[in-house]
Amino acid sequence: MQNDRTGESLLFLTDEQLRQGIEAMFFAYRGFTADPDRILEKYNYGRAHHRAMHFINRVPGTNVNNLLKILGVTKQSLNRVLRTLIQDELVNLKIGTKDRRERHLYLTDKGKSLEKQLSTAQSHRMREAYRRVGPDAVTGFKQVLEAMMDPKLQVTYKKLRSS
Amino acid sequence: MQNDRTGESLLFLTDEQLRQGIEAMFFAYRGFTADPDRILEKYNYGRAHHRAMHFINRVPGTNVNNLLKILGVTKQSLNRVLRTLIQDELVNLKIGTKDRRERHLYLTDKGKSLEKQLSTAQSHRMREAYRRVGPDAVTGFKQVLEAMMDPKLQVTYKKLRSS
DNA sequence: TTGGAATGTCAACAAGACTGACGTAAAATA
DNA sequence: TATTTTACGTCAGTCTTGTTGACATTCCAA
Repeated sequence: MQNDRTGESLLFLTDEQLRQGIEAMFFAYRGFTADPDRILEKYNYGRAHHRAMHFINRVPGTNVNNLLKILGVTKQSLNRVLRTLIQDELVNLKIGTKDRRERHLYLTDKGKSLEKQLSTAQSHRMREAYRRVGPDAVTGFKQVLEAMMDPKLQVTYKKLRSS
Repeated sequence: MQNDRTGESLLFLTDEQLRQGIEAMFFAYRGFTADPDRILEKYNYGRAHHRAMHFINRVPGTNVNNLLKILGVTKQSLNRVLRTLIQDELVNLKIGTKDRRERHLYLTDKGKSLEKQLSTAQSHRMREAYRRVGPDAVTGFKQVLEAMMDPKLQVTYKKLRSS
């Protein structure tokens, strides 16, 4: 049994298979971002704004540090994005009640509306892909992606799932 | 049968499922690029250099226009990258014999060596992920990714596979 | 022989990442 | 209470990688 498993793996993990996976990731990621990108352009925002809004929506009331860990960028980089989102009234800041150093982030109604627009566009492509390939393939898809993450991000990912 | 399929889909394609997919793509892509990025940094190259080298290795002798289509950037952007790769003797230019306007691109031995280093690092993570989840999951993984691509890139992807 | 295609290059610009340094307020701790 | 640490913001400067626009060269093909 163990031997069968190993043999099977050796057979199926060819360089060609791996290279295909690499290229599939590359091309698919382009598709993954294409639809939101088109919408963002109209509002003069970029992917960075989208990512921030996505996770503020996902974890309402998150503080800045937590968001930084999720996004994996520097505070200077995030700050530039947050500043415009707050100016444009897509994001709201609330000073923490327990710890008043903390800023808690929320989407405003306007922010929720744009986030919805973006996630709808992005989900639409994913929904179509899921529909075409069926539930089993989707399970495999998520399993591989999860296994490819850095361990810390895998934890972050799982936490988001259970929230 | 058709109804079962539909019901199944409606049940499993929840917003939560879709959002998980989006986040999985985001986090996994970070892992996907992390290892090559670390190597590239040592040589003062970026992801753009890696991508160019990957596809020149994959399609030896490709002309610039073809590479542009695959990479989806402007010629000015690609040119900047190619210039440094040629200067550093990682890539070779050969003027086309049939059409002398065309430049055909090849990796030098030095280029092949770096490309190997990068793809080994990137493949290693993917191999581990594949091994952990098994062949069926990998099949699903690729099916979903392929279904997420823009139609034109899907064609490009398939062409690369059969080359 | 001339139009258009393939390619290269110059200049200017923008997004989005980075580092480093510094400031302020508030909480934690010695 | 005094000091240190934490959370956050900001200024300044740099880098990569993308963009547009303009222009030159080469050379195939009608």
